[in-house]
Amino acid sequence: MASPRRAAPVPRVRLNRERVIAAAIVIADAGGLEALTMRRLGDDLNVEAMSIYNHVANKDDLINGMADAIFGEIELPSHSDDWKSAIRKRSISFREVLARHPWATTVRDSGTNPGPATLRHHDRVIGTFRNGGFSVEKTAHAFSAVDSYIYGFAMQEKSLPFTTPEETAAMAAIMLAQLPRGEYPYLAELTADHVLTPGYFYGDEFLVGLDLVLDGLETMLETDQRRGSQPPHSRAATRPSAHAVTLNRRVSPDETVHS
Amino acid sequence: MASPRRAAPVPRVRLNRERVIAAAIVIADAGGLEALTMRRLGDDLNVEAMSIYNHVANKDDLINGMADAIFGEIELPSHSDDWKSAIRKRSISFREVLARHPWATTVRDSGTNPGPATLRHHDRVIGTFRNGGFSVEKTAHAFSAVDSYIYGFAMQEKSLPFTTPEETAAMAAIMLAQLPRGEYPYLAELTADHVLTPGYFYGDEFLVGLDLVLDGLETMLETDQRRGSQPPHSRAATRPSAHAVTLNRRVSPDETVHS
DNA sequence: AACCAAAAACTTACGGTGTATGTTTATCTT
DNA sequence: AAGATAAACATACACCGTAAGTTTTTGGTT
Repeated sequence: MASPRRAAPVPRVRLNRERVIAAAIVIADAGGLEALTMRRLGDDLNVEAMSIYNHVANKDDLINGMADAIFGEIELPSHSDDWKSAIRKRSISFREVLARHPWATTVRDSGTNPGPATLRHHDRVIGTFRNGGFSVEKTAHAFSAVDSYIYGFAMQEKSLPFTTPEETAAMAAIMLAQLPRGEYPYLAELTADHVLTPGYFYGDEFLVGLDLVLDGLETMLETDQRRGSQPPHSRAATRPSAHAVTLNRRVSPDETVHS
Repeated sequence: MASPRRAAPVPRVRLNRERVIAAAIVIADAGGLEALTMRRLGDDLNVEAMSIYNHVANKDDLINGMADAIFGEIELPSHSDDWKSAIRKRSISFREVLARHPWATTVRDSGTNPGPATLRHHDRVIGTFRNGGFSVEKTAHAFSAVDSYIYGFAMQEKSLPFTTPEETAAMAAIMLAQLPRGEYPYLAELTADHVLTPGYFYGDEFLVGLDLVLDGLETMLETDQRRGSQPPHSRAATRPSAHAVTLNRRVSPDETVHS
């Protein structure tokens, strides 16, 4: 268009890792990880499949990048809140993110080589517990308990064959009708008297279980503070203020509090 | 061999659904679901890949069958225990089963069309809560909280790049060394002062979180029994003894207690 | 403005996947 | 012993990730 002597320049829109990952997430959100193929991704980016490999080492690397991008979407625990409400907010955000990207629950590799967003997120969560008065060991307990619950809930929510309350009622009615008569009475009761109740929505369970866990952690913390009953091999200080990491060089935990 | 006039009879060992599913589980246990291909499964069964389709509708059906077989391995909650120890035992068993078959955590379809072992298991768990004094609604809370935790824990455990304490220490040391210096101080602290502690084993976290959830449920139950503060849309009786399911025909929950 | 290396696109090709379809063989009933 | 049925085998297809080779575009230097 601009140059009349040559054929149309056809301004090829250039690819980069971010655009690739973003497009891949759109595909996976819509059709799950199994819908994400390099050829399909190439189509969406107006590019041949192989061109993607200029920006991504392989499909695993791509999925890893997607997982890290997802972690970047989670609201970090706020420094101005107490540990409980900070963790509560980020947990709610975490669950929303996992509900938005259901495929993310099945990505295994986030533990093997986590990306920067993942590392930052974990560091902040751990820091929130430490600054809230948790010992290193109790921080590990808390971190494990909370995140196990969130991941598991997201997985269960994802595996349900319905989303909206209307779908739920319709699906539950069908499943109830298909249930062998009298063989699973408690399951039938729960379905009939709870799931089929107007306004039932499985997602509402999330906060119930989350608060169960958080209250339990609070109790654990208070017990710890009243009497200093630390298990034997915990060498860490309870308060992190002046604590130093046993690294090559000594590092104050507060060093990167302002990200 | 036996008949000299005809060629060797070659007694083809016949296939059936159980043998197919069992062999598939062996493959998936060893190499994950991605190692499970129809051709590989056929090899293991001394059969062509396509012959498997005489016993299984398609690969999804196969995986579904595998998942149901896994549920059959979980120890059912005992009727002779109180709800808390019954659920505790079956939860520990559940986790062991998921650790033995890590691929099972990612099987989505178990919610969509559950097999008989899955249904029986769920019915028993729900029944245990109901007989323990949980209302229908609180049973839903308890079921969701406990299983979310178990699933999530199994997923986290699976995604760790190490299994044994030795592997853990070695891996943690490497990851710690690779961590950008000072950028993730809390993560580094947790790794150095907890994960690298002799005898650390992530699996030990399971009971901590499980008891946190179970204690929380007990508190929830006691609160409920002291004052009858039921949320508005719960129509179920708190005690299930003489309760009947709102089905076409009335069914006593005790009807199938002896499986 | 002309050149040229480097980056990023495209093209082709290969082995592996699930499974539709058609054929052959084994087994069961009579 | 024979015919029917079930379950095996064989072939083929479309799609997958990606290795290897080729062409085009881009950006920096003259």
